[in-house]
Amino acid sequence: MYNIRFVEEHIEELKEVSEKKGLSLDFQGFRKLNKERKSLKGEVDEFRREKNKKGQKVGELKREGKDASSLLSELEDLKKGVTKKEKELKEIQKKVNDFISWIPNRVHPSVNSEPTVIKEPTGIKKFSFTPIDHINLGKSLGILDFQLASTVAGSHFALYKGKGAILERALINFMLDLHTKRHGYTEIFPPFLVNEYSMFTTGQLPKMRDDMYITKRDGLFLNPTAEVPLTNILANKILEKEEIPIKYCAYSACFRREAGSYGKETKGLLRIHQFNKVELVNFVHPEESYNTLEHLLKEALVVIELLDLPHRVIQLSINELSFASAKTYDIEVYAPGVDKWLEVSSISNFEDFQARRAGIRIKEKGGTIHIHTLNASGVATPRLLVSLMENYQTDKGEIIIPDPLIPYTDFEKIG
RNA sequence: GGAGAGAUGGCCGAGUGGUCGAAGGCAACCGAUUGCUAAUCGGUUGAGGGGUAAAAAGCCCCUCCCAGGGUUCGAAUCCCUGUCUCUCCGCCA
Repeated sequence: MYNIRFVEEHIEELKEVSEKKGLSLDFQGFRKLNKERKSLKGEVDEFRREKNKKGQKVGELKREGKDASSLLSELEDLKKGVTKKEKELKEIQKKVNDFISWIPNRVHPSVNSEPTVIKEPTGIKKFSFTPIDHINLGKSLGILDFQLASTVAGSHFALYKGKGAILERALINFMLDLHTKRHGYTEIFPPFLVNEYSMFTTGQLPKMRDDMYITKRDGLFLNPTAEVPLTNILANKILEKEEIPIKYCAYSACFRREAGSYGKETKGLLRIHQFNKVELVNFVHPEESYNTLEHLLKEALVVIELLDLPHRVIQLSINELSFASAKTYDIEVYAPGVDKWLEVSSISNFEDFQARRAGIRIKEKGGTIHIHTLNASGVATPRLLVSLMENYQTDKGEIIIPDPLIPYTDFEKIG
């Protein structure tokens, strides 16, 4: 979280970025509040000084066996007069902190006000027939069953069956192997439930609260992405310079309420409450983070390229950037059945925004500095599966398994 | 779930009511010295906030010894609650 002094000194800049990220925060109110805070702080400090001094004197008197009763009554009055102010100060301080917690990360200068195509559409396939969408495909092949999913859980859940379930599992294993064996990641199998603090440090809270599943009894959050547990592994750690970069990857189920998103692109697997994702998180030196961002994009792209799926890369515009991100690329795959570009990976540099909230630092000359964190989906399966099913379908309604996946599925086609 | 032990600065670790923001060690930094990347000696080194100052330095002050309450003129030290770690018992994948 931003330091209050920093906010004070960068009000205009922070206000601008907040607005661009779609948050209208009351910086004017903050100014006023902060002014109050300062004067109140002065008053309270002055009282405490007085109190400390007199309290010490009481000690001295008592040790000498002298009478301290007049001092004691003075102290009592002093205390009475100021408890209210102390309470006020506490309240203001809390308000100030709450306000600051809502200020989003700043944005890298290379981010535009419009989305930018980084990689033009590549590998679009020609069909000699009209491709069917994954919903009908999945139904006729008996590998996807949304009906059953809603019986068990509710709408906008998915249920994979038979070879569909195996294919899903194959994708996850394929990606994990790729990143651990080829890209040098340490694999983590994290808790899927995380505490409120973890959700705060990565920047999901306070903004995205309505989009979270929360367990009633224990107040735990179902993680919306493995980014949350992975990043928090190092929370409040001070690392040696030689320990970074650190590269963690993990599979996790991801849970999102998707509040308010009904109606748009919600068919079939396009937007569901629970999905699978392999996530990559890097912890790097601040000077390295933008090189790492490019590198992460490449690592995520390898998945798509090995599966030979049509795709493109977009650099997000300012207003599309998430709360915590300074710069983000999206990888989108094309799905000919639904005729849509689908986001399967988001690659972001958070700079020191998350590290600041989580207290992740390295030792540098003369003290410690916050490191930079980045993450990339590597990648999310539902839309990947959609693109795979729809691109690898035959005119007979079968699905051919791409070569790299066959060792994982043990079958070459479905249908 | 029950019983007990613990949580102190970058790290280790002392400290059971005042003069403790905290001994000591290590590490780091600065300097000195030694004919060589080591040794020795001296010094410095936590964070946040308020004030003063054009700003920086400096100076003054407040807060922070897991978190939140409480007792007390005064709490790192005593009491309560919570979190986490460790040990034992129970229960259970």
